[in-house]
Amino acid sequence: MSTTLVEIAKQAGVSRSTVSRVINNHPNVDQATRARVRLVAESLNYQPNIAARGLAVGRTRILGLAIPMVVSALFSDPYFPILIQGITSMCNVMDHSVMLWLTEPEYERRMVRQILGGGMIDGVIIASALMNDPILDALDKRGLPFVLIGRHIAGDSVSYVDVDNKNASQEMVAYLLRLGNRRVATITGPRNMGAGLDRFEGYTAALHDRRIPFDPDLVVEGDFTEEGGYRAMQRLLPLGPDAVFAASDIMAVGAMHAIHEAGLRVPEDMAVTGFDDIPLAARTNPPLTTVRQPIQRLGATAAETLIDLIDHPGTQPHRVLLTTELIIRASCGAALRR
Amino acid sequence: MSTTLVEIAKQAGVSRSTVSRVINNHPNVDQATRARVRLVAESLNYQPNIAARGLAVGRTRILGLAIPMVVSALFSDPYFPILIQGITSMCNVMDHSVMLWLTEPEYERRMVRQILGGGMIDGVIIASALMNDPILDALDKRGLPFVLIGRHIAGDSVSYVDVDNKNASQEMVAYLLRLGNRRVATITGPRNMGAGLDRFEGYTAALHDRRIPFDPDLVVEGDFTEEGGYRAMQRLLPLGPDAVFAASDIMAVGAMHAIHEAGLRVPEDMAVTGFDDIPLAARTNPPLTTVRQPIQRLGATAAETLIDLIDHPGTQPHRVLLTTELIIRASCGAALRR
DNA sequence: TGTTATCATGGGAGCGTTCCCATGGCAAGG
DNA sequence: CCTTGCCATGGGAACGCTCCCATGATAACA
Repeated sequence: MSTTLVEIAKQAGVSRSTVSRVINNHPNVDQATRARVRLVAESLNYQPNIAARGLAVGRTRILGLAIPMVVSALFSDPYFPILIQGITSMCNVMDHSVMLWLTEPEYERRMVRQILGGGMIDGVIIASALMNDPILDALDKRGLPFVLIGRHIAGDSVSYVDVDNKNASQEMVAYLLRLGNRRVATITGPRNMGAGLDRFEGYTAALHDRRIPFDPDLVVEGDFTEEGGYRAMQRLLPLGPDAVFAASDIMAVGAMHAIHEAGLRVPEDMAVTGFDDIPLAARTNPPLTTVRQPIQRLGATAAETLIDLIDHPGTQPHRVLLTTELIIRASCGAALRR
Repeated sequence: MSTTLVEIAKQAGVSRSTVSRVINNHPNVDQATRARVRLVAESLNYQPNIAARGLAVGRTRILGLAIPMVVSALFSDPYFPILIQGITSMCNVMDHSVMLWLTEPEYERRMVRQILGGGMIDGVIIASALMNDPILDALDKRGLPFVLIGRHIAGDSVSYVDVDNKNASQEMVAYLLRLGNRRVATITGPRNMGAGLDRFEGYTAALHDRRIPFDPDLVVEGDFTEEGGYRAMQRLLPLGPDAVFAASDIMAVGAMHAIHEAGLRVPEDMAVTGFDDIPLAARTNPPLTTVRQPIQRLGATAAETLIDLIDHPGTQPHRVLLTTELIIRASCGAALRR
């Protein structure tokens, strides 16, 4: 099995404590001793036992990452993989590890207990929590540090990392209006998710700015899947919008399918814009105008924030908004105007 | 913080040991005592400390999952999310947890040590290991149970779960040939990955079966990304193939872009087939003929196999091949023949 | 009724760490 | 030369749990 501290100690001719000091870079160890211990540890390929250390010190350097499986978009949208990559990347830098939970409803109870009670993780990142997710209360009561990815309705008391969804959407829709579109429809995300809600609010705000009456028929709720975007667009087509703002690229792709299937052209007959700027967005036909959000940085920042929260307990909740960028491509018809 | 065994013991008026017996469902505990302890534990929301248990019993019920980040396809291909979902799903059923490592080259050394030495995980699933991945030797030497997803060249000594890539590809290409195509090209995966190699071998085997001479010019190596498929197809187009077998759906999508861009039609001018049957495959234009592999079951089986290996140390390596299914859609021109 | 087996329960030891305190050596200062 | 204090080092205790053995009570049997 694994080598232990005592083994190293024996071979280096020192005590357990001294080895521990060397491993943890404590001062007050003789240079020669330090070198000798290092050598032995290296040669035996020593690696401290995380469980034991965790027990002793009450800190495991493991972060939990919980992704609600109700987000069925997990499969079709590269959002989550990129997010995960950002998180693990930062964890590597900060010398932490990641424990992953995809919370299926039927195991939710068990998982919540495990996450909260196991004493295995120092804190947890919750990706795309629903507004009313019961885990949030439990987390709060338990005192376990946590960070949300995506704003929460109880915004002030919890830490979260998000992009400025409302503002970005508002800009996107304002841009569509400036291009001369009159009937701008939207395919929203689920309204019980922060991103879904905020992007929708950006849409209404943009209309309001221009004194354009809000038409509820031009709003269809999607679910962040391509299929959902496709079906939503089918419902919108008979109403004759001249532009549609989809709350995610993958839904925009679905919408474009529906539009093409109806024999219409993008952007000549219908401008389409998305949100996320996933890699695919640059390669659709026509390429998709969208909002770029720094997904990877979002994950990295969440991890960084959580670690900071763990290191400094009792500080104020951290609220971070990352900026987005409008990516103008052909699908919105910007080129046609020239 | 978290409640401990002793706390429960105190409140229930029994000893630490008895509580432990109740929690672990050992026999030889009085019914009444058992009930009383259960009640107290429930009311205090007790959850055993995994680190402590792991220390004591030498088993954490945590599985490691390592995905090499060199697989850049992680971002565009839903393969990994679905795989992960299969793994976590089975872990839920089997009451295990998952620790995730996306192994970036620059942290490889640290990670390998952590995975091997930490004593934190009972075993590890390696997804899409490269043929010569150094971690495999280390794993073997260390004696930590592990399961590969994707066949390894040292096939007999290690456990793996895979689909029968060679056979499936052979069938797919044989089908293309039966449809009357004469110059069938292929876009392979990286040749240092099992899936890349096996699917290519299936291609050559199918040609061989039909006594069709192998033309190395009709083989271009891709990297399992859409971009890679696109570029590979651009290189193939001047050679005038009448069909192309891409080793993944996402590369097939890229290839179709290149074909359309060149003003050719699928399947009239060029038959295209993929591999994986990702959700997108049914919704491309035209819908993609492909090989369905049970990605989720692949992950679930890997987890199940690993847990079995952990439970019964010293048994033979497990080698599992899951079956695939040919999904005939429009992109191969099957309909044209009627 | 005496002997033995069975069962419910308690307490010690140990898993591999870290932290704290004790110890002894040695240099600095008076 | 003696005191003070720093520094390198060692060992005990604790983290929360499981396992093993001991104990006493009760049941089973002769």
